[in-house]
Amino acid sequence: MTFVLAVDDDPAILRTLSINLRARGYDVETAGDGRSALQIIDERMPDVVILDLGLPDLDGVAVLKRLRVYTQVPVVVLSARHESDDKVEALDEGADDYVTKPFDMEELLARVRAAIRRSGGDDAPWVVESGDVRLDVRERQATRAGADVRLTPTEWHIVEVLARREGRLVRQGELLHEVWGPAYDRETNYLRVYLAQIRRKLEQDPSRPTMFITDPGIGYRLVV
Amino acid sequence: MTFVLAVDDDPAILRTLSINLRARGYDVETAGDGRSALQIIDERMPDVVILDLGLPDLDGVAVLKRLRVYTQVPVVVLSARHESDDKVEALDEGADDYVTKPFDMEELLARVRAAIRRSGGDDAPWVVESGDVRLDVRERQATRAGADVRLTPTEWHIVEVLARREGRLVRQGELLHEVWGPAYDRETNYLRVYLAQIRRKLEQDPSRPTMFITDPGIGYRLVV
DNA sequence: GCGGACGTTGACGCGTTCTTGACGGGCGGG
DNA sequence: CCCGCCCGTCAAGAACGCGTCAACGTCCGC
Repeated sequence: MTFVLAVDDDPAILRTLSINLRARGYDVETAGDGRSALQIIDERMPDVVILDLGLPDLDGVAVLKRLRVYTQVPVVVLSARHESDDKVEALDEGADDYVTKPFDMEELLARVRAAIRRSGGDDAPWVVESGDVRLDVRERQATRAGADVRLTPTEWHIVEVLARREGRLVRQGELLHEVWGPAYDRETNYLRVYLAQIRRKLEQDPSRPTMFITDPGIGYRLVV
Repeated sequence: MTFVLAVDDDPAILRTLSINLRARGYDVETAGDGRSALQIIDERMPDVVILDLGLPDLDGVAVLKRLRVYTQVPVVVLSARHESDDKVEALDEGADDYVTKPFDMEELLARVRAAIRRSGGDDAPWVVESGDVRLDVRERQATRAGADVRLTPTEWHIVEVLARREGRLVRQGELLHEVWGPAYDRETNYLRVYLAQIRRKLEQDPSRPTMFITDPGIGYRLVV
């Protein structure tokens, strides 16, 4: 499993990052300051680091400098500052990419995936194929009979969770929890609506699903 | 690293648990009440939860119920109460094991290890096999001669209870209590109907059951 | 501001599942 | 031999979950 370290001084942002990354199947650890970030890197090298530049102790750039001494781990820098100085400095010091706060989660995730891919790290392309349908979770690309299929962010999120556990049962509560958050544990309505949309886009015969299977009363599973 | 969440309202106990678990190489987080426990589970799914039943806000059983909506994480329940009510209720709600305070640390650790092992760390399917029939309780998948067999939620519930005590007798009252709740202790009708359905789906010769055996007047057992 | 894409909700029909009552047969005791 | 108990079987109505549709709100790009 790909291991991601997220570093930010704002616990709310760490929490958001954590939830979204975990929902995509990453193993996540967080750090609130530069010192603990370096310690974690020292103990257990991540596959990618998400690094905020504004930290209470060491400056983000300082952290970057120090870790670049001994590792090439890809680093995606995160910052509230709009001045290009930091950006330039960070990229000079070996950052791989740069996202400005407030950031779009999907964009950040895309850049994280890209950074991991470039590093050639955990490079097993994350693909599920069934019949003429191909789902590339990492690239967020779905094709059917060679043609691109457009999925909305929420649709992707569901497909991702199911694809990550391909063939295995995912309970309704789990899906809701991962995609919509803990407050939606019982809104099975959403699942019905979205599974229908996904099937309409991906299944041969949407009324007779062969990939996105319902386990009545329990949950769903993606069968290949 | 295995991540353990310990939930108790007594800081001294949390401290003891923390020290002992960390000494064994676990990654430990603690919570003093139900709300923060659920929040931690939400943010970072533990590999095992140690849960005290007496909490200041939510009852331990309430916490258990809520987290069972969306996750199968193993839970070892901890309680100062000696009444078996809580114990039964907690186990009914999906707790994996139970330790009574004051507890022996080695015993607790052994139970935690066992819970982790049973959960398979990642995926050891909880399966019962007999002849050409295979029951995977975790994944809720039943196959017979390789072909999928569809069981309804209630049917699964019964199969699950019997499978968990594979080979041993389960009294009618226990089955009714676990599947339909305490108010149905005498509705043995239900059992007859459902056992017949289960046998029809899983037994070679439903009128001559070899797996789902009746002990007349007492209960049922699952024989492999 | 206008239109489209997307997410959220509520309603409805349909098939499945659950519940409930009734019936018959095997077995043991009176 | 008859009776009662308990189990397996069946059937029918009720309740429930799911798929589907349509309407609405919001956000964003044009």
